[in-house]
Amino acid sequence: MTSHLIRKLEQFTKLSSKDKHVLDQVSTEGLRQLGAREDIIREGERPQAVNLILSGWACRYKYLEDGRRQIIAFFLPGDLCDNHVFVLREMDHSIGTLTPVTIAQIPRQRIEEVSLHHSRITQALWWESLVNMAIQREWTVSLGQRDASERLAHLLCELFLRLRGVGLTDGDSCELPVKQAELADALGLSTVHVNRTLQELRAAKLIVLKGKMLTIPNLEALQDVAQFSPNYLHLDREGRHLDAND
Amino acid sequence: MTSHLIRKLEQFTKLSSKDKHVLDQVSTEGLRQLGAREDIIREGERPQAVNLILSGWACRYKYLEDGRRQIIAFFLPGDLCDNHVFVLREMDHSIGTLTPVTIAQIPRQRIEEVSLHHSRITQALWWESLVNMAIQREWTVSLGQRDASERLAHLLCELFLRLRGVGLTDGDSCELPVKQAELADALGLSTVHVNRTLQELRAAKLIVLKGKMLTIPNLEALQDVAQFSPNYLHLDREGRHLDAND
DNA sequence: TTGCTGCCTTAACATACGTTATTGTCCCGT
DNA sequence: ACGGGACAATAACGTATGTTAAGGCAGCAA
Repeated sequence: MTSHLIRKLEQFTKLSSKDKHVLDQVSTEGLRQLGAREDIIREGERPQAVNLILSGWACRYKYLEDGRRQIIAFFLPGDLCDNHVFVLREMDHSIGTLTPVTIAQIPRQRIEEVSLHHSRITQALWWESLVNMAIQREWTVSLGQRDASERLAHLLCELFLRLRGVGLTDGDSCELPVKQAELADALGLSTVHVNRTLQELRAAKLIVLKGKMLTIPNLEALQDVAQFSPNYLHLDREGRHLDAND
Repeated sequence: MTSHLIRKLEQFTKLSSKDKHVLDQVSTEGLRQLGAREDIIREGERPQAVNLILSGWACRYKYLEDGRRQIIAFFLPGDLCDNHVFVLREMDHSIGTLTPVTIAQIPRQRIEEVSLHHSRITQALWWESLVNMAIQREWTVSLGQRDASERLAHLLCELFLRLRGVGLTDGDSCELPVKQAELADALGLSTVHVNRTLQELRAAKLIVLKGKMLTIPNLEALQDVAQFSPNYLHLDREGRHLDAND
């Protein structure tokens, strides 16, 4: 079940079987199960461990005093919530589930141990951190410059590619287990306008969305309307990383 | 002249004189001077070094194909542009100056050397990375949920506090050496609307802005209109960090 | 079956913000 | 002292998106 994390990291670098074993190990300890719409950790609390999502979807979010909410990031299976957070004294935002979720809570000490002895994993975790930062930056670009349909299309492309990276797509389809209200909170739009925009993408045959199942019949076309360029996901593995002994 | 970086890091932890010496050292090598509105590094290029801003303002930005531009982050004196970028093969965005700038280019090897031998610096650099990520998240919140005046007020609060953290404020004033067009690109607004919104804040006596000089007569009041909470800057230094030998 | 309840859909209307355009002001070079 | 260029300030008008409200459909409990 770490397989998602391993699969993700192997987009960046080849891991030795020892590396994989360590990762498997880490993700069987400290298991925690949550239902849908529960908080994993809340703003103001002290971060104790790094949370690894084994299954289900979660999100980072923040409320303003008057109740407006922004979803700041989506967490998918294989995602780590904030490597090294424990440097900070308290959380400045909350993390909550969107669906039922299983996580592995990796204690600080365990992380330090691993990064001391497994430089390839350390390197790969750096890569995953940097990609997450790039995703956050791209959200800034979307919210600042893209209009509703571009923004929605962009998000769907991002999620699809991230899911494909951990083996959770099936051809041109994947699950999208979130409500329109949650999409709205992530996109900085109203639910009404998210609905309108979904209809628009449907009418243009760019997406098929029935229940929780999303199909993107022509990914290139969807990328085009979003001005989506996958470079920021840094999925190009280089030759220089292929020398692990397996 | 590293003093800005040192001063910033000391908001998080006390540094030994040895630590400070190392940081001073690092920031006198690889100096580079740039004029206003020049690029430090461009999207697509391979990152070679970590850039430390010694003086002047810069920004991270990204253009869409059709010419829209989003400023993703501001860099102030004492800021490091992307510790560990060199894990990635190419830049997914550009970094450019807003004013004349002096930077120190710190080669990869130097960073690794320092973080190997000076754990307190390593720790402090982690803190600075995490704060930068928090700032990026807060921009997501602003762009997604805050209206024009809240957004502008929030940005001004952020910049003022960051400048204060590196000793670049004078009472309730600081420099704001950016054009309204640049504020617009950062805030996801048009220049016309930025202008309107500045007038609004001026009329409400929340800011005084003459030339490149910003004064915030009542920081609390400005924070209130922005729903600004400084917790995300993580400026609360803890007792546990006070044990360095100086 | 019935009737909730949660979510999606659609419509009519309101508004914050964008666009285009003009004028004003300061600074700098000659 | 003059003219040009860059930037700031305003005005008139257009539009993307928000708000409020109502109806529809599926799933679930009794």
